Amino acid sequence: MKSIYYDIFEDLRDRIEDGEFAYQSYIPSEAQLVEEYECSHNTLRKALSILRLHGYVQPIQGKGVLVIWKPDTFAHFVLGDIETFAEACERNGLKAYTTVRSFAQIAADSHVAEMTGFAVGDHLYRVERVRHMNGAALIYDINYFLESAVPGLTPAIVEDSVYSYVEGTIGMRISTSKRTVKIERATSADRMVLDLLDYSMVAVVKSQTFNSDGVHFETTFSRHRPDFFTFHDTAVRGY
Amino acid sequence: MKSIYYDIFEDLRDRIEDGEFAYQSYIPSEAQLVEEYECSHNTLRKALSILRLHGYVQPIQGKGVLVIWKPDTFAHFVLGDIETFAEACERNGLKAYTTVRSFAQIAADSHVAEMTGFAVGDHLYRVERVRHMNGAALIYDINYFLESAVPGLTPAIVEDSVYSYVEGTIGMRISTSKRTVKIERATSADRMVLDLLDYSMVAVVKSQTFNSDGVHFETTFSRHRPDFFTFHDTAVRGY
DNA sequence: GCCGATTTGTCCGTATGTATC
DNA sequence: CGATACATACGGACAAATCGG
Repeated sequence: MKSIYYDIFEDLRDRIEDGEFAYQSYIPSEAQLVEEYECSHNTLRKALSILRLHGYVQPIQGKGVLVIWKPDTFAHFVLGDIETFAEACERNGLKAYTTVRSFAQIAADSHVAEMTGFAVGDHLYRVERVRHMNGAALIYDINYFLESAVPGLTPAIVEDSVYSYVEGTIGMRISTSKRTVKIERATSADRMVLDLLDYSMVAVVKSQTFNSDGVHFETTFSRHRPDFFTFHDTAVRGY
Repeated sequence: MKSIYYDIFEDLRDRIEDGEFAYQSYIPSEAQLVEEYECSHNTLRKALSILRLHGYVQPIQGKGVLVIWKPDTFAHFVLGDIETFAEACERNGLKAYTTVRSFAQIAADSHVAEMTGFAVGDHLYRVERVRHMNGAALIYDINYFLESAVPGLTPAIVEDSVYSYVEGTIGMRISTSKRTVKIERATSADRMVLDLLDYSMVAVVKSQTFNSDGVHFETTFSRHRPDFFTFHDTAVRGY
């Protein structure tokens, strides 16, 4: 990011994760940090608010800004921020690859429109992909992309990374993602596509993603094998 | 809330939900809203940033602030903000009640400490409760409360509402909640306590909650029957 | 293509309120 | 009570993106 407040956020976050500021200790006061970063009061406060929203600190009026972050022990697959499949795998040190199961251009009928939130008649790419990690088929993704927002999509691109295509080549910026997690019974397609072992259910993440122009350009259903699924979230009151 | 920015946020949110500002339309410009609410542009911008974090709007530089919120069709149980069981039931129009299955004071051993994030030796209340909705046992809650932060807890209080006790009587303010969703095989306890039908798995929400003093005072494991579980989340890039 | 008006994004400085110690 | 630290609010300045003439 190019902004000062975001740089400060990242720096403070790294200093917490590196252990310079320990769990249940106070970071330097606002005045000291303003001095150190040579920025204004307001800019520093914006960085602190991001730090708080991410669950790193708890500012306490009259006392200071307390660190409430500890290194996490859990491994596996963690969602919660907007992150690509490739990024998440790399962060967890996993060998991963993607296979494309189908690729089609469709017009949304009433059923698809209802399911995805697109309008009837919208031209969409419908893509089915399977995510393999350490040799096992663990995630079955069904994507619907709005053609007008993501023109020129090809099977080769979706096998690589759609996000690096849209953010890199097209220059679109991803902004907001609304997600819903549910548990569903495994379908026969799930059983065919995934290495489900004896599991009879899957975790389904439905996500609707908007770009920085406010265009809803993607709805995805991610169907996960239960034992390999984790969803993480930080909620803050008053924001 | 007592603050101006929060009042403005709530007002704008309500105006969007009531349909005054429609999906994919622009709300009035910053200058107009500053005029209308008689506040400074910074205060208004703070309200807008909260609106954005909740997935209501997408501000677009040079154009305006676009509404990206639509009424949701899904019913059932929706999480995603910090919300009590009673609040969530009321919002969904459900008849609900809670039964207390066990209530004990314990000291955290290494196993409990590992599981909950408390320190070995911490004095805790351990509470097991079952949430019934429309006559069916759907959620099995196992709570661990830090005794020093929530003194004087009784079975009668936990049967009613712990949050109204701690926020009302004790005067504690809840601030941050870190949550993890996983899918687990149903245990024999799950089967005994819940009306599981033929489901063999449960959705488990682990949440660690901090108060406004930065004290981690609660860890809860909420075990849900799959068909009655929904978790909702809005993620925004750059925050 | 340029210019100016409009609108959001970032940053700064200051003042005042509130909680803690 | 005074000093410290965070919380809220105001007003001003300039940058960046968009749009219409």
